[in-house]
Amino acid sequence: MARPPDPKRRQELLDGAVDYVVANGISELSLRPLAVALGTQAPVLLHHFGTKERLVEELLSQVRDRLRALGRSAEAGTRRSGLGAVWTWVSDPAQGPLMRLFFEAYGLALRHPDRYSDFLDHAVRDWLDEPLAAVDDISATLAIATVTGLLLDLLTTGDRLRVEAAMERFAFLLRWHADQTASVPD
Amino acid sequence: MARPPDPKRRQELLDGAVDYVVANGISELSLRPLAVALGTQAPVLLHHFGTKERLVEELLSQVRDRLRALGRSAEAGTRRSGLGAVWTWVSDPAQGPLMRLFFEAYGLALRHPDRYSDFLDHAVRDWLDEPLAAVDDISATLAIATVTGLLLDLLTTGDRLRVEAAMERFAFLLRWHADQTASVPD
DNA sequence: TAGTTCCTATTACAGCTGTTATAGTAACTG
DNA sequence: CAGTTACTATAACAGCTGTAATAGGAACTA
Repeated sequence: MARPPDPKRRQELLDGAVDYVVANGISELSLRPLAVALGTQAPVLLHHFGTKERLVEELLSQVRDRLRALGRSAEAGTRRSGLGAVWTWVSDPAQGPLMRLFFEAYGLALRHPDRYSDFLDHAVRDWLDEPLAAVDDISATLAIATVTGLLLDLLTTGDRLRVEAAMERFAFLLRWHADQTASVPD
Repeated sequence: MARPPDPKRRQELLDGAVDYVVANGISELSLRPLAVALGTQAPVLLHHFGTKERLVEELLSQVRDRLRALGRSAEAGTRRSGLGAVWTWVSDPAQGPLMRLFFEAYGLALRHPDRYSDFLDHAVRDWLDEPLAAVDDISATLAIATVTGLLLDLLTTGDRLRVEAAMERFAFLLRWHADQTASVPD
């Protein structure tokens, strides 16, 4: 036989595409401008990824990986509680484009659940299982929702003072609740 | 002069377009299919609304009106607290398409703040000012975020049991906090 | 009734979309 | 070296996009 496939090239294109999508969004993604930004042509992308839909799938999967990786590194880098650590990196202005992409994809996925089923399956679960795993599922659910909602508010209004005050109040309430249930077992 | 403009026709088209967008989404809206669904042609829509961009603007404004109207009617129809009332109608499966559209538009607006500035300006404010106006801005911010986040979770996972348990826990925490600050004035 | 304006319908345009076909070149294997 | 395969590049396709131009008919005013 002959020339084996070069996995590096594919990954290179994929990484570049993720960067492009983080910067330019995914709802209006078009192959030709993407290809130009990557220094190639649209047919090359199709040769490597088969179809646009499959490329988008892979992109979202990569985005998911980036989010989880960031979550883990932030968790390890700080001494704060899970909630505080998550909020710190999630609300970091540097992560703005990535979080915006997250919500953009979220909106699309809710509209086309069949197309983005993979994204929907993990959008909540990834947080429930790892960085925000609280004592129980209920508190974890509440924590995820609050972080998500406050982040949405922050990205929308930019009113960091008000949003972070709400975040601190929530952390306070949650801590009180944990103490309460701990001191009265059963 | 001659034949005066007929405002009914325009409103008729606009209402129909809102229904269409609630059902089919707005991120991939196209004039021709929309026109067919309304029993007209694309140029007619452009004649009435000038350009697609302006039509979309008006659509989102109408969506905003529908959300606020629903909020008010639900508030009046139940005897529950602001938080509980809002959650009741917002999580009603019948409002699913409308809420999905809300999040879809939210994602687009975050990506193109210039295009959807009007939507962004009111997305949080509408809730802060009216249906969820709590004792203070901080609690209101927290309540909005939690409702938003839990709704997102519900639409994503469909796990009503877990989500509503979290909602009740949040209401409990908030009530306790209100009592606490009331009994210790200053 | 004459004149003017609104509304609708048809046709057409240039530009973009994802995708396919074709061909050429480079890199590896036996 | 010969043969096969991976990758790239060019051109072209049918279909869709928002929008403009044009013309016909309907409804109102003076």
